[in-house]
Amino acid sequence: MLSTSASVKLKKKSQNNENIVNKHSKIPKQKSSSNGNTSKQVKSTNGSSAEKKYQVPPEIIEQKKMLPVYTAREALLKNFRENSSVIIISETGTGKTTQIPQYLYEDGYTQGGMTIAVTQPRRVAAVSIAKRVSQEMGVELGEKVGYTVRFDDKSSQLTRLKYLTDGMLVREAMIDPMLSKYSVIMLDEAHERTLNTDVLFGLLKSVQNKRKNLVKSNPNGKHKELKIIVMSATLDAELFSKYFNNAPVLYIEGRQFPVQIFYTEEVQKDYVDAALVTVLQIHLNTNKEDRSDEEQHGGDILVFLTGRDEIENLEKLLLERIVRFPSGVKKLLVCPIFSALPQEQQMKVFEKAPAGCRKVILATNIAETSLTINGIRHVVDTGVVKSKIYHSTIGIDSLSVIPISKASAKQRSGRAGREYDGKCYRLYTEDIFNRLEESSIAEIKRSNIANVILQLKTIGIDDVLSFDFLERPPIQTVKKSLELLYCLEALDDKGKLTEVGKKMSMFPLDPMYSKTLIKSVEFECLEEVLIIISMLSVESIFFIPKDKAKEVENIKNIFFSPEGDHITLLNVFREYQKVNGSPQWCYDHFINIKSMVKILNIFEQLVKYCMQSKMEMVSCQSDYERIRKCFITGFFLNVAVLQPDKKYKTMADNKEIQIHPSSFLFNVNPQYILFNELTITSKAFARNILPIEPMWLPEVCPKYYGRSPTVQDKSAQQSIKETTEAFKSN
DNA sequence: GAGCACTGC
Repeated sequence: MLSTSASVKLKKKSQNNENIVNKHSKIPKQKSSSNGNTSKQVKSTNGSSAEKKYQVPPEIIEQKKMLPVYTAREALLKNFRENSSVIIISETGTGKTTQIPQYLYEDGYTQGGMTIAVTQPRRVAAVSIAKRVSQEMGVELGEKVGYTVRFDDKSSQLTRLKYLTDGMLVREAMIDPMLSKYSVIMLDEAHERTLNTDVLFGLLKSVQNKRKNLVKSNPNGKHKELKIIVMSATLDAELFSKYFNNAPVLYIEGRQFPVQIFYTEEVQKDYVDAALVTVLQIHLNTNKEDRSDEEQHGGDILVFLTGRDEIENLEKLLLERIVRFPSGVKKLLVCPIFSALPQEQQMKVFEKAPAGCRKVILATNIAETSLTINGIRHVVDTGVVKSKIYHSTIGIDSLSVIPISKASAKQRSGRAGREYDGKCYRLYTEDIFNRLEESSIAEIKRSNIANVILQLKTIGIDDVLSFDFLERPPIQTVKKSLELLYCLEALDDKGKLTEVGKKMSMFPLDPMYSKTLIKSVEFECLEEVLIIISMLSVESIFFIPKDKAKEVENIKNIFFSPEGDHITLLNVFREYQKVNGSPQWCYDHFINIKSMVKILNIFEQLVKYCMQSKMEMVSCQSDYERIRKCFITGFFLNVAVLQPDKKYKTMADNKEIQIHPSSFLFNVNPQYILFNELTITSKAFARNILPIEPMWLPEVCPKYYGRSPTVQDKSAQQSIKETTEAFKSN
């Protein structure tokens, strides 16, 4: 099936490889392995005899030497020896993530039982890289090489190279603030600037300092110095280097195929329509040739859009055109992909298109970093993304379509050049590109950070306002989070962590949820609250195809409870348990199996933490009033009152909001509601609605709600305002 | 009558 020109290219590459192989195969075998591979490593360990070792296949040893990072090995190690922090800039395909930890291991950084940690923003990456490295080192996964991600821990006392998600390392810091078992910590994909990576920047810098001082005052003590390695794909080297006391910056060249970039000549008003035209142009233009040329025909098309709606619209438009293709023109197979799409439908994008057919993949940002699809040679980039932004002044998230950054545009185009050279069609002008921001706004600057602050306080960082962030979150956001934590009694009036706060921080939940959970013991409904919170931790439990809206109404009625979305979700979980998680039952009820599995995992984990906190597992049976009251303990600031125009006003600050159409209570309009989250899209929408009785407020929350909170009575607002003002001035 | 991008603990 391979065409001539493609095979030439392939051949070129393999010739290249052969050269390198030849060069190295001249080195006598023993010398090659004493160069730091396999046999030496196995001998040099003083691990237990139970440790399993395998012969590393020679092709793996050869592959390792062909990676671009291999030529930089000595230079890297020299820099690591001479500096306590090093920044590495490298594109994809250098092998840095798999190789550098091994080099460090070979250079003795794990002596004395120390461990090297490598963080990843995503679970799958941590797991798959650890698997690969264990193969390369010929060891059993979970022994010398391991990984730790939520719900899955393959590491042990023996583990010397540990791959973990950035969030997991933050958790470890909550238990051991000095991270004393690690000699080296590598932050991979640092350019992505996830919330947790940013927290780690600050934490590690402070830990490095503290450990340095400890070593100085007691060179033979138990503490050793900490080495920090930051790995990034883009050129924000300056920012990182400066932050880590002018750490040296090393560049490793990657192996990407060239991608030709095209811009539109004019600004596109309707980018979905522009995408439609571009896809058809790509397809028809590369379809005219008679020869079955991989270069001409082959290569699937990847289109970046902002959400499900756009994807389904474009899918429809394409399908209309495809049926009208003249005979002789290849068919197009349209594959939508976005996170909420059920797993089995997602898998379609990974299948090879049938003969005489080309795939066009319509994706959200999920295809930018989270998953890699083979066979892409054409990328269509609309230049926009849907992004969540926290507005600290009003304390609400908004979800809106915004222009991408240059870094993001580069990442998208790179998706066309993974296996061959490719083409990227940017549906905006070059001038617009030039005016894009260099990189996207870091998550820490556009998120609610109440949870981060709770974590920092637990680690022992009390003065959050002067914490050395790589980039500071807005001061308003910090203040708002401190206020919230104070309202939830996680902090006392001096800003110190309370006992409740300590307990809250142990749960992998936002503070309002962890407070509710802790309080549920008093309300004798821990079991139900655990289930509900697990359900609320997962999005898109239902996946409803557009044409099934009518059927869905009937299905929803099966679970519906007038006592609120929370109780309805509890009913779903109970029914799911009754049928033993039957996939057919899920399918018949439009329930996403993957979501339910995740909910079960979360539920089990929360139960485990509750046991550790010695919380009594109590159930309220069908006395749901207890649950509704209990949620007030965490969400008393999220209460709203019905207005004559069917809209709602929040009691805390008189914001006008509406019930989101996804709520089971949409159109029911109870007088008083409690909601879990508020997001502005076209309007301010409240999601997950629980009807409550007004007299419960002073009963459950006397501190904030006076004796009779009515719409006219401003006392609740007043008291919330006064208390937070008093806290602010402290 | 209107809509949830993505990830992590």
